[in-house]
Amino acid sequence: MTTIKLSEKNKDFFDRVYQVARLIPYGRATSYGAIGKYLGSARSARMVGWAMNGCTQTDSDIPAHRVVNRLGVLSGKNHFTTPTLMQEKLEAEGIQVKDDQIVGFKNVFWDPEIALAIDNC
DNA sequence: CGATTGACGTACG
DNA sequence: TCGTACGCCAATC
Repeated sequence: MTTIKLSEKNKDFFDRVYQVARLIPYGRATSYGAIGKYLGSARSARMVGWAMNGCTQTDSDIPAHRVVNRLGVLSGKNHFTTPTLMQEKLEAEGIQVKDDQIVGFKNVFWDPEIALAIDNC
């Protein structure tokens, strides 16, 4: 029974996470909840982070270092190649990081809904 | 196969 | 206003 691929269907959710994360502009950052909320599941922020897990290890075009929690804290820095790699990358883009936390996070916050301009009305 | 954890966030008391 | 509980769903033990 384990032959059933549970990821077959929900892969759609993961795929969207990658798509959105890949759209994060330079020098900007977003949160897991923002992405999950944009996908329609504000409470699945955990899945967003879990999805990102495949980004760092595969070194995809997805800037996982630009994705932080709602507080702007580098929650997943510990999962990068090096715990400091995330902070280093953010600082390299002009984002100030203090105590594993983005300085003026709201200033660099990138909302997928706004960026994608979902405003057909 | 069952129980627990986990890169979070919201809801409720 | 602050603290605790729950939900999300998949991966791991």
